[in-house]
Amino acid sequence: MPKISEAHRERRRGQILDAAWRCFFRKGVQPTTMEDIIVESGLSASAMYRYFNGKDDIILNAIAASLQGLAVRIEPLMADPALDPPQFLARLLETVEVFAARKGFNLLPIAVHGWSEAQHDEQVRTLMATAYAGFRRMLAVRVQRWQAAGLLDAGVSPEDAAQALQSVVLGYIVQVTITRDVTPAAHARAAAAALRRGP
Amino acid sequence: MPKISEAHRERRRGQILDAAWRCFFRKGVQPTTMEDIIVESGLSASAMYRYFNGKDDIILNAIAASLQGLAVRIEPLMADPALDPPQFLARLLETVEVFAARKGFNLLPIAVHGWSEAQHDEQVRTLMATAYAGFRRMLAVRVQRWQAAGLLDAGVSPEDAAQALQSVVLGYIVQVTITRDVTPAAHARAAAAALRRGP
Amino acid sequence: MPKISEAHRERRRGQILDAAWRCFFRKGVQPTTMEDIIVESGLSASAMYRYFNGKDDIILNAIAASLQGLAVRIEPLMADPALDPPQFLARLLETVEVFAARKGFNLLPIAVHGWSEAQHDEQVRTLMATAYAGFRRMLAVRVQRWQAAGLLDAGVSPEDAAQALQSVVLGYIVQVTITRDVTPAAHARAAAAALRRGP
Amino acid sequence: MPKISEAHRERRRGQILDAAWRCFFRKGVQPTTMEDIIVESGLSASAMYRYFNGKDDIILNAIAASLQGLAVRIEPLMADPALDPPQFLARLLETVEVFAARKGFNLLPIAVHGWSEAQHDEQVRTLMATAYAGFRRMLAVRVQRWQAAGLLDAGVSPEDAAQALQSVVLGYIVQVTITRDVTPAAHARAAAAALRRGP
DNA sequence: GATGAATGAGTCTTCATTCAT
DNA sequence: AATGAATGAAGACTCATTCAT
Repeated sequence: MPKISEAHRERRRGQILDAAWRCFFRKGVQPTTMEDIIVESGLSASAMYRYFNGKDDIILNAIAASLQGLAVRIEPLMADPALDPPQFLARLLETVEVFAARKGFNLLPIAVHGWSEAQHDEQVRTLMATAYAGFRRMLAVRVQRWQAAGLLDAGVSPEDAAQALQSVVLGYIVQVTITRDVTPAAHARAAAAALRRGP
Repeated sequence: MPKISEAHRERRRGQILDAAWRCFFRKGVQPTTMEDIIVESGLSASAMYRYFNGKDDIILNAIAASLQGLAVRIEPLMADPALDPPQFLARLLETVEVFAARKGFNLLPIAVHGWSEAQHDEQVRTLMATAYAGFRRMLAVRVQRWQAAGLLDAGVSPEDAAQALQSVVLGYIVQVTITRDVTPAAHARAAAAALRRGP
Repeated sequence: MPKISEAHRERRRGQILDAAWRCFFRKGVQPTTMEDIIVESGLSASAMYRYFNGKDDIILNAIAASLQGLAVRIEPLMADPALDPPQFLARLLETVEVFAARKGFNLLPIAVHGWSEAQHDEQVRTLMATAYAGFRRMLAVRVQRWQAAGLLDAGVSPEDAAQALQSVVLGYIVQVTITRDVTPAAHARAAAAALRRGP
Repeated sequence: MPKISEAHRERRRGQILDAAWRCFFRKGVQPTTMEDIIVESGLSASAMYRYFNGKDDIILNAIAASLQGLAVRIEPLMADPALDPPQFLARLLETVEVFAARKGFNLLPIAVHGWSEAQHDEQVRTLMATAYAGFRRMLAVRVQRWQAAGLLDAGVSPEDAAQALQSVVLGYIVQVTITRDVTPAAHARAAAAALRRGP
């Protein structure tokens, strides 16, 4: 009996977060009203408050859920030993894109909203900072493997390289959502060129 | 007489935009109220509407002014022929940081808010997309110079390289405002390592 | 079977009223929510409506039960022939205090809430007015006895005296719950002095 | 110019408090909604919040204003040397009644609501406790004068007597608002009888 | 007989904007 | 040219009550 209740609870929470994502995608996080989420979710006003503590709680959980989902998608990629740096970058960006593309909305603009939220919501900031630190740790390990395999200059600190790699991924997201004219392939080609020796 | 009036007008507009920046930095763009800007600027409610068409107009102009200011700072750097790629990247990121650091606030978090606004305000998006396209054009020219000087593999399209470089800069801003633990130097070291041949 | 059911019913009703008293004491009558009473009683939402018609019904019954309980306590005192007026007043106030002091709450503040409710709930008002009229009738009888015994001026109408005595008791409750610095003893001393002839 | 603005402010605040009194009288304090006060005052929702910090602030100020008004009315009576105890009591109760009777509402039920509020709002309680302590201090002085004039037994502490007198007044208010069948005259007659020696 | 999930109407409060002075 | 008082529409959130299971 508690199992059913718990499953029910999770289903409802998912239903609400899904509605929230669609709204955030359409209008942005702050401009989205509880009314928007209520209508979109098909539930009642009070139901929202049975499953979440309020708007801030929904925002926090929506962001947490997407970061969690992304981590699940990225981890196997990080462990794949077959990819050299340019291939890896291309696959990483593609994975982000595929992960973000949902039915009726896309998580990338929502990620940008999340960064904005993080500027004045310490809880959101900590959540994102923790997730991004985790990704960077995985990237650093990856860099060490490349260095061991002779695919990357061994003179650079893996942490520095991970920092720069992470910037490429995050900056890719910014360009995808603002100028909307960047591609994983172009980034991979640039990376390949950088890693080749100049004439 | 119109000259004085015009100068007065520009002074007032600057006063309001400055107040808006401080508020945006403290509370974010959407959560900032007209009342906040009124109090911060020391002007009256009606003054806001004499010098701007409303809140959206203030947001748009605040973003436009900061992008314009950044362009002015970055252009000379783009033209400096003495810098090799890693040096250039380090100087570029440092320039962005110095430009953004203001008395009482910092423009980088506000830039992040701007990206968020751009997701559902086409006017803001166009403004930013245009500015970023301009930066990227300058980067592409720069890349061509490096290729001509043999500092960079000539086999890559300058546009692709500019795309990736821009991502590094934008991603740097994301990390600076979210994880708050990245440095221009680390990015430059990573770039230098990438451009060296692996052992 | 109906007997057990009836006993069960009364136990549940008592449980709910007890929870309601604790809530009323903590938060006041109107600010107390059904949710508060549900949690405090350990019963379910529907149980509230099985045993009472709704919130108003709970309020009414909580007040009725306390007035009924007070009557049971006061009646023997009213009949006690050994007490002269100041002694009686002291004992009356003490009895009220002892009666009101419960485990975890006190009925005096709840009485004040009841007066407030009575102002716009005619059912509550009638209930209280009836109870207070009953107390006053008992007081009038008491006054007649004192007059017969020569302890009180016979020239005053027993009803008038009962009115004033009742005011003393009710005003005592007000002061106990608001200024919180009055005592039965002080009231009794004042009464004793009034009944002595001035020099 | 500031003078006009200040006068305007006070006029508006008075207008709002007056509307609040009428609503409190009709529905009670807690059941009165901001909407009620808005409609009754003829002002807009936002105007309420320009002149008061919220509902609680209106409640507090409405109570404070009535206590202040009562003090102004009672002080001259307290100073009148011509009244003996029963006369004084009668006049005191009459003064309270006359003071409380307003066009369209009566402050006595509102006083009862105030007592109820005081039970869970420490600010309200302190306000009322302070006012009542002030009244009692005046009553104690009055009692001393009567004792000096030989109208009252000198053996009683003036504070005790003031306590009891205050109870009579407050209890009178309770009975007026609940049983609605008490009169200043009856209380005065009872007091007169008490102060006469029994036969 | 009992539960607790669900609701819709309602509550307080805020905000961008305007307009009489 | 400037003010600041005023507003209406909307925002987040709560609550007494019901009903399917």
